[in-house]
Amino acid sequence: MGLPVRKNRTAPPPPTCALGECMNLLRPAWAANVVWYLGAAPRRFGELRRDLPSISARVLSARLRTLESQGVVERRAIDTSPPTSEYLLTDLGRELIPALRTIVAVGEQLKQRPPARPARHSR
Amino acid sequence: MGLPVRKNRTAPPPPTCALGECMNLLRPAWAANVVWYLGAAPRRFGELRRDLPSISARVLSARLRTLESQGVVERRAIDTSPPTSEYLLTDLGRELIPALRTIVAVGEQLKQRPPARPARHSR
DNA sequence: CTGAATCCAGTCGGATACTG
DNA sequence: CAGTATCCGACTGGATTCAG
Repeated sequence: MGLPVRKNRTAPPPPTCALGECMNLLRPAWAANVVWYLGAAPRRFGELRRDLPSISARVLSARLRTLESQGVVERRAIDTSPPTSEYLLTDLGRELIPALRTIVAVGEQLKQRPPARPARHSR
Repeated sequence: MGLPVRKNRTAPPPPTCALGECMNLLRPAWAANVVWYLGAAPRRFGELRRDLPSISARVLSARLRTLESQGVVERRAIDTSPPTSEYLLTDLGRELIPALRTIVAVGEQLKQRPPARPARHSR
């Protein structure tokens, strides 16, 4: 995972900047959406599946585990019958919400823009 | 491009939310970095290549064209000899900078965190 | 319900070579 | 310098199946 790395690099690897660190978390499909929905309220696995109608269980599971391992999401096993679990953002994870809010705002404008022209050069 | 779409969906497609719209722009490799560097100052193609030491010309070119087509980046041909060009953020593109700043802040903390444990469940 | 495992098609992006 | 074209391996993520 992570930014693709050149194999035949003749120069030392670039100083992995902090922007890439965090984008690596948000890049995979649905990752940002999962954080976004967890920002609204703690949620269980099945709830997230309904929030994100077309996500597959495999991917949701993978996202949650990665986000958890990075300290963005916390999982709480609830000892009921049958056993359930819920996920919530950590303090670190909550820091992402304002950023995502801004990104949503840009997204809104993108949706209302004239259809994107191809933008070719020097033809 | 865009979020993967299920083929065998029995329910109507989810309302493509604005978060996904914008993340689609930032998701491809180096895209956020390109915006970030352009936020600091207008830059030429070659300058960006030096800013992002391990990006390939092919990918940089592709990112710039996509960002331009979406109205986030503007290209200005400078009629010198030899002809050069420079890229800069549009007003819309500049809206992303505060968001990226927040993301960088989270990235800083991620770098200083204890090494991510695998996080497997119910073993 | 909450996941994990397997399979596999489609995409992404690096390497390389070439043009104006 | 500022890109574009082609080739191709690696990775992503959907579908499906199975388990606790």
